[in-house]
Amino acid sequence: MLSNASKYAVRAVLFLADKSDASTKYSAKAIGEELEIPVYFIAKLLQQLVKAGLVSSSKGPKGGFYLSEENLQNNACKILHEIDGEDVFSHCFMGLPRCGDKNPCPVHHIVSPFKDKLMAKFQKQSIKELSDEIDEKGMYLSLKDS
Amino acid sequence: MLSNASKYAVRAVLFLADKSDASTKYSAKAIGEELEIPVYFIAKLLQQLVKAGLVSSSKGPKGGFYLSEENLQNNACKILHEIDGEDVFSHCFMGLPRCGDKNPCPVHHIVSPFKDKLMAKFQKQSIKELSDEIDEKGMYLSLKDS
DNA sequence: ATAATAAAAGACTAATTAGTATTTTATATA
DNA sequence: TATATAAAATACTAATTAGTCTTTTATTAT
Ligand code: SF4
Ligand code: SF4
Repeated sequence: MLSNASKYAVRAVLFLADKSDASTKYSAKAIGEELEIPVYFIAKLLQQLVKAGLVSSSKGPKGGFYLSEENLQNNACKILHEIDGEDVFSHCFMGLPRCGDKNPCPVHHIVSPFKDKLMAKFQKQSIKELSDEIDEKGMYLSLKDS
Repeated sequence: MLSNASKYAVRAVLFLADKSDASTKYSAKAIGEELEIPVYFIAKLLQQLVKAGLVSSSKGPKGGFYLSEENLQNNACKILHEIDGEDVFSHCFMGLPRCGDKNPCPVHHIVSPFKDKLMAKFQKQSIKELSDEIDEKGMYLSLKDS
C-alpha cells in the first residue's frame, strides 16, 4: 500500500518533529543511520519534501534538515501524497475494475473502515500532534537503544 | 500490500468458485475477459495455482480451469501465500526495522486489528464459504453487466 | 580567502513486479 | 487418426520501485 519511500519519509519527518528545531538540525547521514534507512535514499526524499515545503533545511557546516514551527502544523498525509502521489489511499485492496460502495468486493466492509480510520489519523492530526502522541505513548520510530 | 498478481488470482478463484465445477470449465481467455484481467497473465497465475493444488484444470477442447469440491475447501489465504509468498501480512505498514507489539509504530493500533480481521476473513473462511457470502450479499467480482 | 561541511541536483544501476509472446503437450471430437 | 482446442512450460520485454554515486552550490568557521 505505502511504498518504502513514503514509509521512510514519514519516519524521518516524525523523527525530526521530535528531535529537531531551527537550531538543532540533522544531516541526511545522521537520520539515515539513526533510523536505519539507506542514507542516499533518505537524502533524496528529504530534499523532495523541502521542495514541497514540508521540511526545512540549510546547507553547509552545521546545516541539515529540521522542522520549523510552520512545518509542524502540516498533516502527515501531505508527506504520503508528496512521495506516493495523490491517490495513495484511493486505489485499494482487491482492485476491482470499477469498484465502490455500490459494488463492494469481498473485503470492502473490512477495508473501508480501516482506510477511513487511517485517513483520519493522517489527515486530521498535525505532525506536531502525531509526534506528541508518539512521545506520550512511548512509541518508537527507531529501535536503536533509546 | 497485495500484488496485482494475487488480487487477480483471488478474483479468478472466487469467480470459478461461483461459476465452475468439474463439468463446467473456463478457459484463461474467458476468465481474463470476464474479469478484465490480462489473459496471458491470469493464465500463468492459474497454472501456478493448479500446480499448488488450489485449482483444477484439464487440457484440450472443453478443457479449462475449475474448482473441485476439494479445492473449494481451501481457505483464500492459501492463494495469497502461493502467489505473494508466506509473509504477505507479516511485513507491514510503517516497516520499522524490528517492530512488533512491544515497539508499536504510530499506526499500530489501527493497522493491527485490521490485519487480524483480514486474516480471520481469509484464513477461517473456506473459498466455498466466501463465495457463498458473496452470492448472498450481492457482491460483485466483475462489473460486466452481472 | 580557504577549507570543510552538508544540501541540491541529476545521472546512474539494480531489483522487483507486471505483462506478453512462443512453443510444447495433452485431449476431446469429428 | 487428423484436427482443433486449451493448458503447461518457458522465454521474453516493459514498467516501476529501490537504491547508489557523482558533481555542483551554498554556508560556516578557521
Ligand atoms: S470494493 Fe471496497 S475494499 Fe474492495 S477494492 Fe473497492 S474500495 Fe477496495
Ligand atoms: S508497529 Fe504494528 S503497525 Fe507498525 S509496522 Fe509494526 S506491526 Fe505494522
